[in-house]
Amino acid sequence: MLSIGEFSNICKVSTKTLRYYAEIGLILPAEINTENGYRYYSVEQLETMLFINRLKSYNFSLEEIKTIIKAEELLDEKLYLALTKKKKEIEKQVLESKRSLDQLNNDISNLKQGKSIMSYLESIDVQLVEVPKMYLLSYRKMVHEYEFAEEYGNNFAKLFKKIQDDKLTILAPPMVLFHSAEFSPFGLDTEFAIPIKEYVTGTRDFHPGLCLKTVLYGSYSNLSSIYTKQREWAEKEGYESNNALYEVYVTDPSQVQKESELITEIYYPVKKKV
Amino acid sequence: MLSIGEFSNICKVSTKTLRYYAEIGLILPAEINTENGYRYYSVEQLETMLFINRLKSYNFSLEEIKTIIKAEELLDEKLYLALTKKKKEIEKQVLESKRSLDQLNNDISNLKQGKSIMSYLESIDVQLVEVPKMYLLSYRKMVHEYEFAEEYGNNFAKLFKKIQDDKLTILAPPMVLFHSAEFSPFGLDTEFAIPIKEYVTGTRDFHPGLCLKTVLYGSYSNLSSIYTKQREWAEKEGYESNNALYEVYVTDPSQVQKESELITEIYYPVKKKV
DNA sequence: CTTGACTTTACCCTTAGGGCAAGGTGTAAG
DNA sequence: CTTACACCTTGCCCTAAGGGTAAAGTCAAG
Repeated sequence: MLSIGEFSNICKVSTKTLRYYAEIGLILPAEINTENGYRYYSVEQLETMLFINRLKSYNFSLEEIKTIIKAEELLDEKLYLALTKKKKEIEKQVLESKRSLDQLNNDISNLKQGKSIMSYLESIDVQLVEVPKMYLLSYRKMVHEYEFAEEYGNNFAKLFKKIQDDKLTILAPPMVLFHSAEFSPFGLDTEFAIPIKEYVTGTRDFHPGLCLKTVLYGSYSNLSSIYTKQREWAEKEGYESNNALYEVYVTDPSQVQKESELITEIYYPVKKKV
Repeated sequence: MLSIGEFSNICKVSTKTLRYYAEIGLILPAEINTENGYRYYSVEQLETMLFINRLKSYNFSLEEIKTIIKAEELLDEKLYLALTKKKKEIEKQVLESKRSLDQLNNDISNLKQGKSIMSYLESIDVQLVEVPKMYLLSYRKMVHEYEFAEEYGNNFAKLFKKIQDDKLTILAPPMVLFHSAEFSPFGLDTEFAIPIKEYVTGTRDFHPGLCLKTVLYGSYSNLSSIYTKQREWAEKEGYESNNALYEVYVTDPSQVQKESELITEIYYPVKKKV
């Protein structure tokens, strides 16, 4: 039997951690002296501890490790699945880190040249345009962010089918209108729409009028920069929000391989302040 | 002026987060209505928020971001230093992740072949050897883990110099004895020693006698596996600890390029249980 | 028997917010 | 003008994986 200190030294795990693991039931001392409460671990538990440490190095949470260890049947199959899942997670995280590193290098070289880190904002172009009236064929519903891609696919598939069935004429790329700016438990009030030529049942008038327009090339993670620039523009020129924001998908997000090839137009309907 | 909700939607930062940031003084609303406590942010603050988000994506803590933002002089220089530091951190972390991925792949392929994840333990060889008496020239002191590499270099440099000055004869590679198994606030009671032929002033007898010996190829991160195997062996064969653990550095850690080329012998003095 | 190293429980602290509740406001529609 | 409802406020508790410290009990060696 090993005291907690010996066990700790052999596995390189602090006594504090060992007590914590006992507390959450991850690894209980093989024996606890009933008189003084001293914990004693068996030599076999050393291997368990090594196993725990290995899983921890794969970013398993203690809760996950516990369910793996306590599993009584199909241990290897479950472990295999868990490992491949973690593998994907780590790979994804490495990609993320690499993207951060790219941007970081970019920022560093900008800084070296005396440019500000936020100088990229200056290259975001905001135009004031008058958007002509059009007819939209659309579906409107509450959509959560996590299901957006799916809903995007489904709704435009339905819209395209209807257009084909009814022999309608598409006038412009698909667009999405966000009627509620707010997050709600039901998601965002989202309208998937396609401008068409004919005015038939199921279509509606759409006349945003004056809009700030910005073209976004690449990932949507830069959206907030665009919103910021449009707001700054509006503030400086004395305009204010007039209607729901909408986006036009010039490229089909589901067909584009690389994020960098995405092209999206962001429209922010405005009016002159009185 | 933007309400907290508008500000939140534009920057994609939750209102909860904004209140928290105000609480810790990271970004205070430009204006707070004194009657109802409503927070209002200025359009300029949008850029500050974008900047904060960018720094967050580089794994800066909020505390770090705060000091960067509040810095009044040499902002760019400080930012430059901070960014290059973070860059190194992220690069290191990517390397770590890649090492984990290698091991993960190894484990997965083992599992596919029906082998246990811990099967690598079986390849760790434990031998019972009788270590002959020797004379050690050594320095003994308390050493913290983080200063081990430095102390290793310094102490062996001093020892080698003494050996050269006194024209002594080295009999075996340098070794390190760990007299206290415990971590203490003063570090580990560590003895840096070199076996020499002559028995002169400053040397001492060293006779560990019966030892479990295991050779470690590669990184020290696998030490706990070796300790585990030795303990298992001792338990199974009825031996118990007899003296302080020591290690022999067959290769010089400071001269070896790749961790994988390290060779270290781990000795665990034992005696037969009565 | 004493000393010092070891162990116990108990309590508070960490990061970066999330969740929820109770209650106060703003505003647009009827 | 009222009402509904979306919005805002503060306050409190919760997270994961332990670290730090204190007060008190215990063990083993000298």
